[in-house]
Amino acid sequence: MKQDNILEIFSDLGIRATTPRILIYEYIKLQSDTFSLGDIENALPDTDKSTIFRTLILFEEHHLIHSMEDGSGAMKYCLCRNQGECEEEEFHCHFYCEKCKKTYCLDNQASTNITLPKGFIMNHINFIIKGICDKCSHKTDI
Amino acid sequence: MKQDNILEIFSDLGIRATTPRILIYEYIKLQSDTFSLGDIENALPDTDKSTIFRTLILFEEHHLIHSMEDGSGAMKYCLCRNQGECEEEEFHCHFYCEKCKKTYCLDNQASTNITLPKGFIMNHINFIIKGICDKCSHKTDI
DNA sequence: TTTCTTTTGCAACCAGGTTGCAGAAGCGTA
DNA sequence: TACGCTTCTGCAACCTGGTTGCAAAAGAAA
Repeated sequence: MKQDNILEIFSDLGIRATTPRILIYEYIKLQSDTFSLGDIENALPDTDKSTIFRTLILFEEHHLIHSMEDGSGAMKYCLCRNQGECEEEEFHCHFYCEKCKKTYCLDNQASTNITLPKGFIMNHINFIIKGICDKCSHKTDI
Repeated sequence: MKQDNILEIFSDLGIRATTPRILIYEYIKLQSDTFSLGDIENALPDTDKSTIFRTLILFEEHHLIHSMEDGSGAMKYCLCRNQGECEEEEFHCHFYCEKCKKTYCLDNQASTNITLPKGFIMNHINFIIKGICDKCSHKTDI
């Protein structure tokens, strides 16, 4: 897999290639960091919110994207690097900048050793570090 | 400090001891795990939502409680063990049970080694592990 | 082209959070 | 106890993000 052709990716996963889905996937592919439903709404004003909402659910079910909560109030998403082959949820660590409100993916930046109490079963991890990002910390104006 | 008397705690912090605040703090003190604004609303039907909201902000500003997002859609809170003396946000790890929707505080259960990229400044950590809690994992009915 | 299934867009709704404001409550002083 | 000022509360209204029902549109198969 790992192909760049949107139509191939969709057909491999058995997803119908409709206009909104293609537009949304094209948008997603351009994002280097995370994005929200609202971001897509702004980028694609002719596509309905509920369509975007259902498309994001579809993409996540097919492991094309991951979702996470960063505490901004809006669910954030990011492209899965393993296009549809990511069975196990990756250990995703994210950084939320409290100044520019951007959420970055930090892969392999945090090593964590978790010992859960007896009887607790781990399914997913939602790990958000909050602070100021490099771009914002370099600015002199507070 | 570390007193149990609500009036003393409030006066030490310079917080006016009003009826809603006392009721809310009494409720909070009884909780062994986390709670939401909605939980307090249900427990105190005669107290207005906005009053609870503003009281929670007040309590958090005075470090009586901590807040965290567990992805349930509602902000969760828990009592600070150091009653008003917790300047630095503790490293709080929480466990969200996807079955009973309860969020547990897991103190000292996870050791984390974080190496942030250059220029990134950490202020807070929001670390949620999702899965099934001990009570729910022991139940035979799925 | 016809028929059936899937998807979309609209509208409406919901929950949680948030705000403005008038009246109530608290508190110091007389 | 009454007065006057400040703070707090309750109500109502609003906002944002998420979610759903449903009729119309689009896609796929025959």
